[in-house]
Amino acid sequence: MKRVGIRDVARHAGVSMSSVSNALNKPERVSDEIVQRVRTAVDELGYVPLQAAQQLRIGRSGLLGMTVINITNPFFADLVSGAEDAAGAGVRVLVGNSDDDEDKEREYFRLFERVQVEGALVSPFGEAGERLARQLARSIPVVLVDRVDDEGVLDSVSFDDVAGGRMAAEHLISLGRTRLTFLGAREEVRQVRERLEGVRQAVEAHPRVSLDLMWSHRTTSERGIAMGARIAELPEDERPDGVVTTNDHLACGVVHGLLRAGVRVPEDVAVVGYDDIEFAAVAAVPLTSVRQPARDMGRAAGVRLMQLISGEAQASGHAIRFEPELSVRASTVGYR
Amino acid sequence: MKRVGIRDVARHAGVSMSSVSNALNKPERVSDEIVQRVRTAVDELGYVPLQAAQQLRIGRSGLLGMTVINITNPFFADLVSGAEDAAGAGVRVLVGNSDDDEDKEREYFRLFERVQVEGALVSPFGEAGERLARQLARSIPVVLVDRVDDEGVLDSVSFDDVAGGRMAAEHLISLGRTRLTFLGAREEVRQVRERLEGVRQAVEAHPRVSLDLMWSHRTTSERGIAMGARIAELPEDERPDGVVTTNDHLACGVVHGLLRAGVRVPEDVAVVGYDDIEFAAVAAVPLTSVRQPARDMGRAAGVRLMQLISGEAQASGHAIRFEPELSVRASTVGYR
DNA sequence: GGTACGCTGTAAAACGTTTCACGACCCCAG
DNA sequence: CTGGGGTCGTGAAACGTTTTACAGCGTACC
Repeated sequence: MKRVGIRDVARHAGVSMSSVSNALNKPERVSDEIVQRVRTAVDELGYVPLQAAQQLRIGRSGLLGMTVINITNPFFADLVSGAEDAAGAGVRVLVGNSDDDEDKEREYFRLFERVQVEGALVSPFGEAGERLARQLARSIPVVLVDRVDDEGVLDSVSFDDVAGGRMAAEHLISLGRTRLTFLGAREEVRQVRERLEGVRQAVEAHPRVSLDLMWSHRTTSERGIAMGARIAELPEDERPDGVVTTNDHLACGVVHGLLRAGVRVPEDVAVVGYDDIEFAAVAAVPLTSVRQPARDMGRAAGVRLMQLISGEAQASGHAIRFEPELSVRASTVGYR
Repeated sequence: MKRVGIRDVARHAGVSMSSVSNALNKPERVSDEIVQRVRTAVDELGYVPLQAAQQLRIGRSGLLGMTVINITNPFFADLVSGAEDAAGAGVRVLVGNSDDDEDKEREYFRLFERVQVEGALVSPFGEAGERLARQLARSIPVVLVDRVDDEGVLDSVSFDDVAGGRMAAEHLISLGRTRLTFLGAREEVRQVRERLEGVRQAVEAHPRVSLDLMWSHRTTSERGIAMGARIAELPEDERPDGVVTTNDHLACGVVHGLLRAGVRVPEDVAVVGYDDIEFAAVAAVPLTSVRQPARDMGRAAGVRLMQLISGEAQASGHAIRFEPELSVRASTVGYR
């Protein structure tokens, strides 16, 4: 039972290999009759052209590479989905899950070269990732996603994370909260640092408001529960009355941990999440969260990349920034 | 700026193309000196072999195909992660998100043939998907995931969904609930039908217990909220006192919808979810849910597939079944 | 001293497809 | 009747790699 190739189709349809190829790829090049004969032969034999051979000959793969930090996070899932939209028909997106791991990221970049992706959307992890991306950009077009290139050479599409952090903190301050805690994950991630920067800006603009920091290495709701419990344990005069987190998973856990310990949300402690995932709305207390239209961003990045590939645009450090929005829910303003 | 090929490496190292290939792939076949010369040449030129050409020549791709119904669902994400474990180094998993869409599924199967994946893990959608999978299996090894092959020809790894449904219903019945509602998504999905079958079995074993059905096409928490609201609107004597859902997203929404309408969970209505996702523990009311060790299952499927590929085993309709477990939480037993 | 053999390097074929260049055929105008 | 131009089909080259088969050379053994 051998693979059926273009040669078999040709024989079966009684035409040459070239005609089969033409009938399939440039039907206007051959007569209608041949197109018909070839089509039926293809159906009868179940012929599927071999990608490897096409690619070798054509030199293009019809593939876009994309790395994300954690595909399980709906934010990144939406990013991918937006990129797929932009890619359109005939172009497929090869997604690599770097999983917070620099080595995995590097390995995916190598894969991208091997399979000759025509361009890459990279959401780099840490500083090293950014360097790697710059290196990759020497051989193929690259657009940074959810990250700006400091050196101004790579194009990028990202959110204004400083604005997001500021937005969250100002919301709490406007509600009269004066003792904020920033609960961050992984300081080495730029997005986290920028959000913190935004929170700092808001706090510094209000002399009577103070800011504490807490760090959690992992960003699961389970860790959140533990952090919530830890906050609840603080003596009441050291306890924050507002918490800004960098992740809804964490925030959901925090709310839960607080409630379980008898601390009321939002009366005693108001909590703001980040990402506005589907579950934010059905959490223990529906979660106020900073929303980032991830899908739109993924699409914008994809569009820009396609422009680079087609030569319609040149990489120029061009940075597109999206503004986040705040979805206000009960975890800060209560039910009203 | 042209691509650097094996020919360039050969010239640069002063040897023949064959020697370069051998030095890289079978170092024992050539002298150490040549291996060294080639290695440095490769580094200096930054040579990366072209996958398409290798694959065309070798006939193997080092790729496993996998389709899942919805990658955003953590259950499937874990499945993939388990499969990646099993694949090990040198084998990559190409994931296709069929997104509840038969056409997309078909398209991914075509892609699998085009890129010559060496085997496929398929979590088919509906009856048609199963037929497609059987067809795919004529050309490459296939293992069904989360689904058993009725015709007993394809190997499979799955959960006992009947047991899961029964487990959920019996839990409610043992708590004294007598008016159950099964809230299902998409009757055409076998897993859903099997869970319903399990619920039926439990109900029929208890003469005083009744069962109603409700259907929701989509499985988002948003839809769940609407369904919860609808349940809450029922006159009290028609309202169920126990709800079994087929999906935690839906269940979280239902709980939320009920609470918002003033119906107490679990006092008035107890709710059981399915999948035991991360958020089940931090939902409005922590959710009792049927847990399926998805990652283990993904791994088992991957292992079986690798056996089929290596010829170590023969496809024989061999079905591995995993038993689900019940994670009991407040949505059925309250806080205690 | 000749044969056989092992070791190492290489030329060339092969993988399955697309495309280029050419040729056959037909039609119409001169 | 001939020539020019258009249409449509085809053989063969090309893509970049691996692998086969063979050649050259030195060594060991009879």
